[in-house]
Amino acid sequence: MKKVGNSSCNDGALLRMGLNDNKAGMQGLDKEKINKIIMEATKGSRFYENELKKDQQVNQRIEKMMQLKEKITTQQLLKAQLQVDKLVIELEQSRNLSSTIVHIDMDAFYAAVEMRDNPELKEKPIAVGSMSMLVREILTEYDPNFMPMGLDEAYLNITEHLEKRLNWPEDKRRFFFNTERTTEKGGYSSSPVLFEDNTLLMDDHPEQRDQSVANSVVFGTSAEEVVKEIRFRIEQKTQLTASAGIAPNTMLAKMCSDRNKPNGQCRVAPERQAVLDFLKDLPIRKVPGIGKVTEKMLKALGIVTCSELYQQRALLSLLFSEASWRNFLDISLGLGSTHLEKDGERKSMSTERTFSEINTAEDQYSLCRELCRDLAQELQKEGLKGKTVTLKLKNVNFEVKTRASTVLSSVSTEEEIFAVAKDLLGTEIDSVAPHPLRIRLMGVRVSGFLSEEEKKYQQKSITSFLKSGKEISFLRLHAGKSNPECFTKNSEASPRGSFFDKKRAARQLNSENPPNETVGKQLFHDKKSSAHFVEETKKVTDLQNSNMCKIFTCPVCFEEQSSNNLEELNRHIDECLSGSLVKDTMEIPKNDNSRESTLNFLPQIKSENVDECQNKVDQLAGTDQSACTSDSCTSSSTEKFTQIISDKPHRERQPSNLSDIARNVCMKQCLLPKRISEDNEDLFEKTVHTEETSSSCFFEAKGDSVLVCPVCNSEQKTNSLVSFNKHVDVCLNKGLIQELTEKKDFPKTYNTENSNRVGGLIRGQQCTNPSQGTKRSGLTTSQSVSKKAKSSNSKNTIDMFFK
DNA sequence: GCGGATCAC
DNA sequence: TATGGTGATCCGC
Repeated sequence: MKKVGNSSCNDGALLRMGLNDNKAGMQGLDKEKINKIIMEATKGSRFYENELKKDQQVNQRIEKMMQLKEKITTQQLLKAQLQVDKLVIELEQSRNLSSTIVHIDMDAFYAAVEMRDNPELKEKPIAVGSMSMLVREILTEYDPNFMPMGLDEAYLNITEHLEKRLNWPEDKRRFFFNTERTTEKGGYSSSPVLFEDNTLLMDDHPEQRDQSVANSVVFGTSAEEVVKEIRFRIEQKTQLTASAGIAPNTMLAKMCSDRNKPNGQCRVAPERQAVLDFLKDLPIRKVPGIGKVTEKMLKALGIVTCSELYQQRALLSLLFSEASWRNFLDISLGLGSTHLEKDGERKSMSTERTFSEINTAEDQYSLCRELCRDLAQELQKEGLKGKTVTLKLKNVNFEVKTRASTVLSSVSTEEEIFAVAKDLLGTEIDSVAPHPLRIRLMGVRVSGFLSEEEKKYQQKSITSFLKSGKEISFLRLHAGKSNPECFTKNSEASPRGSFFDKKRAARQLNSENPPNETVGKQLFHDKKSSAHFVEETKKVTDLQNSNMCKIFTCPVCFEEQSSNNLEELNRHIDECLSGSLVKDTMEIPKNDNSRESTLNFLPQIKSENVDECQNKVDQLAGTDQSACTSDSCTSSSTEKFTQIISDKPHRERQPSNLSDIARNVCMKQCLLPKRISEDNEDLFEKTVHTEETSSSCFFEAKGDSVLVCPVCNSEQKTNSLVSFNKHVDVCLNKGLIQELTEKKDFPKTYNTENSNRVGGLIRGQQCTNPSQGTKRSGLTTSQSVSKKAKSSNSKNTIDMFFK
């Protein structure tokens, strides 16, 4: 009785694997083939091992349950019996047999569609679609509120239809065979048997087929007839057969539709005894909601059929949770929903993808962003914003992990979702460091949607304003863990790279691993920086984001400064600025305060400009300032920002209208407008081109409007800060090139140099992970990954073939 | 609220 | 044979 743990299962697995090895060895294949086979076997076993593991977990649950069962006394059981039976009486009293529920189930839907869609049949005019299409076209006539369940199933409540139908004349219940299809297109001559009782019409009067009446069928008024009619019409419409169940509630209807599959129907009469008879020997596994695990657990208790479920009701009430045993009781009594509840509001939305192993943080972050992008798109289609972001990961051993984070303000855009997801991902990457995180699936989910009521209170935020067409990237403060901004970015906005971007990218090539870093970490860094570098040189990025790490990176020497001491940081930066590296190539604009010059070089907004900028943006966005509430999150992160980049004495900050965005990222991040790309030029001009210039305009525009490039020292004949910035960037790039070439071969083109340096690393990467060979372009969407998975599948197929 | 797990389709 | 993607729910913590 107690022998639940199943060791023979494990033996079986080992046997299987051993056999594979034997096979491989005996065929004397060359090394490559053997390796492939081993790979396959390992892959298979990983999955299988995980299945075994899960199975063992279930066994443990069963073990626990059985131990609990052993402790149950007769007394307890009797008491439970009394209580449960009291409930049974109540349930019986509330039993409702007055509804007629129909469950329609398309037979072998996918296979059938595929068959039907094969080239040979392709020319046929067939309306294929989901149940919701048959909604519209057929099912609504029987129940305007019918409930589609996926593509191939639907519930209908035909109670009302039956009443009306009683008075219908025959003509209203007459339906015609679709002869058009068979005659006009010629191909579809052999009409399949539609249902059991149509032989009379089909066989006895073939000569009258073309006459309309003979070419039709009249259905009766009973529930069975209605369902036959529905199935008839579905088949005429789609050429696909359907099975159906008729019963007083949804659960019974569903189980019933399964009984005469395929192309059949079945009814449970609306009588208590009929219901109980139907259930008597029905395996519990047939019950919707009882899956593999529950089946196994109940089987351990000797419960296989629904009547046994009823017999053991007292015991079950002691072993399972209230919700569970109550459900069991409903099942065993044949009780279920007698009306079709309208689909409630969606509770979550997610997207996930399976792929061949991805083990570099770089790829993982960019995949994560891609998922966020896809998800954001879908969310916005439905106008949904959620407060909880969940990251799902499945490692190469098929172990699934979910990590969730709930933020104070709801998220819906790619940036907002990614801001949360990337942290979750970063934590997971860090948690296995120095080993790489080896995953085969990643998913992102958003849940905790705002109710309609809550949506009303959503103030029009800078986010929505910007999202309406003018996307600006923002600076972020985030914890000093793996920094996704170092290698992922919003690839759609592709602005040009600034000096700092490129400088950082270049620096990363040589950087940053202390000698004691492990091999794994080293690998990771190399990859991230190499790939990053490639992208950096091509597009403008949001890399400045990463300047806001708690681990502060000096924008001049690009060394990480872990100190939070502002004085120290600024001193360091000043030293750098006055040092050799920069002073040779550029003139530092001097203000009355050297600190100010430091700030001017940061690709960030000066703290005192934040509100100014923000106000202007808000004004443009028509933001209701009064609706803006002070938010501790906002102000605290803003304070951090202030402390890091400015030595201004801390002042009490007015609650600014950063509110929405800042709340979105909650305490972890602070979002501020960053350097604005050309794409946003007009916005830029409107919002920041003022006498109090933001440092997002790289260098200050002087009052006299004469712009002098601090690099080449020449006057620039432009009033546009954007144009000016372009020029400065170009100048700075020259400096970078010089540095990269170690001041040799200055004329050497940037790209050439670049590709030389990156090439080796990329090759190294490909060596490590061949599947990563083709890089996604920024615009590539899910398909690319799907393709990846597919190609690996086809590889497997080929391997199988060679086996 | 989080994370693992189960289930359906 | 190996094992997808999306959404919901439950349970224990």
